[in-house]
Amino acid sequence: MGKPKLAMKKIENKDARHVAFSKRRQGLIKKAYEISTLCDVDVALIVFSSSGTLYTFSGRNRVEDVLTRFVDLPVKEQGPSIAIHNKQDLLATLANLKNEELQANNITNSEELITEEVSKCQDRLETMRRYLSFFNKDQPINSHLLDERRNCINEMIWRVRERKVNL
Amino acid sequence: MGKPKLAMKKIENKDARHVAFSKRRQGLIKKAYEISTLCDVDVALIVFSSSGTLYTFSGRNRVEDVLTRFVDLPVKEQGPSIAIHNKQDLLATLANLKNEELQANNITNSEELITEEVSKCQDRLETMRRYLSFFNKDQPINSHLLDERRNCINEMIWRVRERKVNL
DNA sequence: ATGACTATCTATAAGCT
DNA sequence: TAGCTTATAGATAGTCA
Repeated sequence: MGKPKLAMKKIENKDARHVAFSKRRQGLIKKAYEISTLCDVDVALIVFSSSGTLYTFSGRNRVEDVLTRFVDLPVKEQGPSIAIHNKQDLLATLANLKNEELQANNITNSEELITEEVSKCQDRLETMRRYLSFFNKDQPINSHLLDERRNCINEMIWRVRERKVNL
Repeated sequence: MGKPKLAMKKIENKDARHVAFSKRRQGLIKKAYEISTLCDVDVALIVFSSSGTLYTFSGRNRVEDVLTRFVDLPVKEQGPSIAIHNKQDLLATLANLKNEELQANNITNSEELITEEVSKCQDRLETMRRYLSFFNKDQPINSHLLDERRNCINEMIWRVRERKVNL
């Protein structure tokens, strides 16, 4: 009875898996509701059951609004100043910027322009980092990152063991 | 001490709200990870912090794939209060997101795909970094990177803890 | 599937450092 | 700013109806 510790892997028994899905889906949506209410943030949650049934939740705004916000973030950018998809675009944008600088007589305006652009790029950098860290999480990745991560994990395992011994 | 019952409304104290967001975000992502693993289902979770920072999670498949699956559903099945109005835009953008990875090479398996994606994102990151440093050599990129690394480590710590509990 | 029950496990608000 | 601890509220696996 009660709740034994559950191994974090797919529940093989079909019935048990479906019951768990039903319960945990409710719990997950409740948690999503709570964080969006308590912390006043946008949340969109999409869950497909194994049979393909869709369950969604969003707080504050509708799901599609949050998705649009998400989709717009990494690639599209409203406003004429930037549209960076790859190096070539970036270089072109950079060249345009420099031209604008050279053509402009008013230094202050150029600085404002650059400041704004830098700010936008920083936002994208942050998004990229999140995106990268997401893919780094559970997926096979290139060997350099793998090595770095393995070292990190080994170090922590060592520390946890040490701590465990201390207890 | 302990945990008094919390009113289900926006936490007015800013610091407390941010702390709650940070904690609950981790908890929510963990729950999403658990249901996707235990029940073997597609989950996509998108959270925007109040400052606009994006956090995402998805199990099994990538966020874009789950979103595409969602957007591509017949309107009837998208749920009661949901209707994608700019479906074409969303699909096109999601396809672009995917094509960016597929374009470069003939990618056949998911491992290659992910490796390619990571490498591409890293490429962009590096370009962005250079771009930023070109305009602004003293940007606090290091502290941002530190933050990212800390997040990564925190994530691994709870996994190691979980693993420790299993032993 | 859906709904209690209940024993445990988990999440987390405050407090503390 | 940030962790770490602690005590309690909340989530849930197994079970039965």
